[in-house]
Amino acid sequence: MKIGEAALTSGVSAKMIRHYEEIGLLPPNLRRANSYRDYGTSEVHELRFIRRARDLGFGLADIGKLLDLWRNKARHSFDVKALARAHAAELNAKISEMEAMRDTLVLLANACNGDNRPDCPIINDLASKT
Amino acid sequence: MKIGEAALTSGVSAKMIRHYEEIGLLPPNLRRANSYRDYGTSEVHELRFIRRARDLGFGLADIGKLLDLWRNKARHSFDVKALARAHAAELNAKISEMEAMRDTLVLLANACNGDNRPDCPIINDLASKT
DNA sequence: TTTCAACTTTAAAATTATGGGATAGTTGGT
DNA sequence: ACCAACTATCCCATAATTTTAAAGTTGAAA
Repeated sequence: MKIGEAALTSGVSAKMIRHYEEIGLLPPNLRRANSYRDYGTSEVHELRFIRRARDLGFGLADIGKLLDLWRNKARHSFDVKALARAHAAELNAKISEMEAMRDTLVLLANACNGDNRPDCPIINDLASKT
Repeated sequence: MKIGEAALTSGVSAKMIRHYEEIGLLPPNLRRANSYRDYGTSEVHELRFIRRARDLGFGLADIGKLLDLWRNKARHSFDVKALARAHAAELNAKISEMEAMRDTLVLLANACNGDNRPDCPIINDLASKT
């Protein structure tokens, strides 16, 4: 199938498929005589793998490692688990950071009248912090 | 004072000060005869304002609006509050998304033996989702 | 058969916010 | 006068994706 159909059935846009190939995440695709890329079920399967990993927030570097582990029948599940745990830890760190931001914002917003007068604790906070 | 001192006392790097000026977040700075930028206490105050807003996760577009509101003595606190609430809502959306990712990852990782055998629920999940 | 819409190709650039480097000019103290 | 430390501008890099543009290909209708 051509790239458009592979994109539709895998959920990875044609742009991204070409991009992943360009950066080496996917092996260079064999071309038909007309220079169009040609995809089969196994390539679509790989694309789905990538999309799922992306949906879980993995960066492309990690996705490359996961693809290698997937292809490697002699892999150790230890290595996969380590990647997943490390990524979960990263997510937790970012979540904590954003929660702190949100909590501060909610506090400030709750203290703000939200009327047509200029006085505002939010602006005061932004203006006063050293 | 010169840009280096303004950077130190405001917590915004010299690179970023120049960048903010270039993209119009800050008004073009008057230059001394030697073409060096010159900053006073009010500029440093503005830089601190920007840094605090950045620490709260506001994007530069929002920071521009907040700066306008700060400068505008006839502002309505309603407008400030709306920006803060909108940003808090964005944070909440991202937090929820990342929590869902993390929870899935933790579930999968807990189900994984993490030994030297290849069998792995994490890989299976990535490979099987449509 | 011509033609036209819908595809594909490559390449380049925008996005967001920041950091890094190169090169050149300026300052200030010794 | 000299030299380290500063400043100036300009370009590049990051991460992942979208956008744009220009050019070639296909398939089917008119």
